[in-house]
Amino acid sequence: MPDHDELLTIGRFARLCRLSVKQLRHYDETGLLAPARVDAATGYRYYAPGQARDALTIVLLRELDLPLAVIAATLCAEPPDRARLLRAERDRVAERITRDRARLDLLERLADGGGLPGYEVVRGREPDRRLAVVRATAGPAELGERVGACVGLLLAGLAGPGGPGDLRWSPPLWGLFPLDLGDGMRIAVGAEVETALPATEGVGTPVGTQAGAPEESPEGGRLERGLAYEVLPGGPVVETVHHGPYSRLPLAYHALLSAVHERGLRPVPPVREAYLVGPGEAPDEEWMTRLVVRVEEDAT
Amino acid sequence: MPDHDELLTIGRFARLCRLSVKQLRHYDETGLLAPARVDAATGYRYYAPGQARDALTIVLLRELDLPLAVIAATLCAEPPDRARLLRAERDRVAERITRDRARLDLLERLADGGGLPGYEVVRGREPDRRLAVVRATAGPAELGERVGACVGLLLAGLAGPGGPGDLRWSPPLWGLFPLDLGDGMRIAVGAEVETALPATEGVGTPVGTQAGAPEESPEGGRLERGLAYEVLPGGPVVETVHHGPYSRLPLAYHALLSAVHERGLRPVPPVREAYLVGPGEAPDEEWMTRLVVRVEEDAT
DNA sequence: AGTGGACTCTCCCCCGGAGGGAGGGTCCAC
DNA sequence: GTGGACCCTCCCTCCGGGGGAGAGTCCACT
Repeated sequence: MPDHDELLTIGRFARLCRLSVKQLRHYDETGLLAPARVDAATGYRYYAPGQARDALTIVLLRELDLPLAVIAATLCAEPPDRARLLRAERDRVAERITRDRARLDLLERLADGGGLPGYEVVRGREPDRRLAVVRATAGPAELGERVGACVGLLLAGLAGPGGPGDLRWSPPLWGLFPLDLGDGMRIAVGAEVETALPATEGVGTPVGTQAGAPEESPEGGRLERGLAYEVLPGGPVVETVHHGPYSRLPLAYHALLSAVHERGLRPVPPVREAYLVGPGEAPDEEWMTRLVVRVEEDAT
Repeated sequence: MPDHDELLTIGRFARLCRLSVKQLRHYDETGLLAPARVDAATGYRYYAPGQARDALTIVLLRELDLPLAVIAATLCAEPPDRARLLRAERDRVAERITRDRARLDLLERLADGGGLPGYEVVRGREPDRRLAVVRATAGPAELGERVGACVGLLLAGLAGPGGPGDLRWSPPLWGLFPLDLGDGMRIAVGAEVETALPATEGVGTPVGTQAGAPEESPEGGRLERGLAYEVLPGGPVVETVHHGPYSRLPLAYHALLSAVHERGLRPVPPVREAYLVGPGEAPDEEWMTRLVVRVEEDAT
């Protein structure tokens, strides 16, 4: 019989399992894979050949980029829980692929263009706009999905029984975003409402008044719940038009905000996107998006 | 005129550029973006509005997941160098997408199957095999590409003027991989040669003798350069057949090596893959790959 | 002129998943 | 009994930050 119960030193076990000695020690320290026996006197770790199965599973799951903590949970979880964990990881990888594809597109442009493509950035003045607004919060990963949900709710709300049947809304759709898109992003999508609303409809908190300190805004208990009617204040703005898929929007924002700062202007959140030509209307290379950022009134 | 030369505190500048104070301090420490002025007495950092342009570029490039070091290089590089840097990053992202797609596929299987799919693992005995071999080294990312290059060189070599015109080679193609696929991977692809070679052709270094200690093998100065004629030694083996695309091969390796270890056997590098049905012959779900690992002779 | 609150400073520890190396102990075959 | 391979612990490094402690600063309002 082959030596089934012979214990292996860490080096030999590492070679068998395609792991490094450092990794095995690390897995021991973190409780992921403890040696079968540890010599109390010398501290030497000895592994049983049967442990290779767990070690190989760890190798497999690490190749799939699972965090060690998740691997640990997976190893000792029952099948239904295990499947749930694996699905969560699958979703994480799928999200990263989505983001990487957008990155790839942008990098392609930057590398081939040799620099930032030119955007014509112009100053202008926006009127106050009455908007029907649906709000949501989203991290960078779920942004697209959440915006889509908002648009759906918005159109349903405008058309449905709770909606103001006597209002007409006219394209384009607007998207409102806080300036600090980095984290804890809050998004709102609004369709411009052409008709004036009766004052009793409630004008809500004008979005503009939250602009200076959006962090303290009354955190929208209405997340994706229903419509609110708000007035988006007008004033001096800087704007540009982006042509192409949304994955390249960061380039446009870079150009727009660079221009704002270079002219010594102070942007006022939220940033506004107007979807002039969007999904379903044309191939994505022909989409057009107007980006508008309001700036503080020039004191001069 | 707007206040062009008014200096901004770190907090205000951070909000303008969608960065955190922590990040700005970090960028200062690493020399990526130093404040326009640092008060010598208090240590307060003050930024000029004009620095927002660089800061925004950093934000943009960080969204594209570029390492800070690369961003630093990009900021001060000339356009041609910049394009080169960006293309390298693009390739990196493209590689990650490729790997993530394979991961996604595997995770899908694992999650849906609720566990590892079953592989029939059998013991057997392989004869010595004469192979014409092309070698290459590759990291995990370039593996597929390098193997493809090897196959191309191999077929060209067998058919071309330098090749042994009087030799016939028969499918399937073999791939030889060291057991420790972790890093600094060396790979070899070989076609089995049917006819006996005249001794003067040179039998080269038999792969088998390198197996025990592949690290010290004469590091193949012939990387992707030309053919070598080698004898892959036979002996007792454990093998299984994998059905489907190569992205799911890790599952098969996991099953195969688990079985090897559970039976108390010692694998002997290299691991061998025989491509029974491969790309170009059928849709990838119908590919078949035989995985063979030689084990030490049973001393019993 | 004082005061309170917002802002900023440095310093240290934390994350994950390791790798590198120093300095010293252990095992085993020859 | 000895050399060399192997193993131990401990600490530092990477990347791109986040969190918090404790102390100092700035500014607007009284």
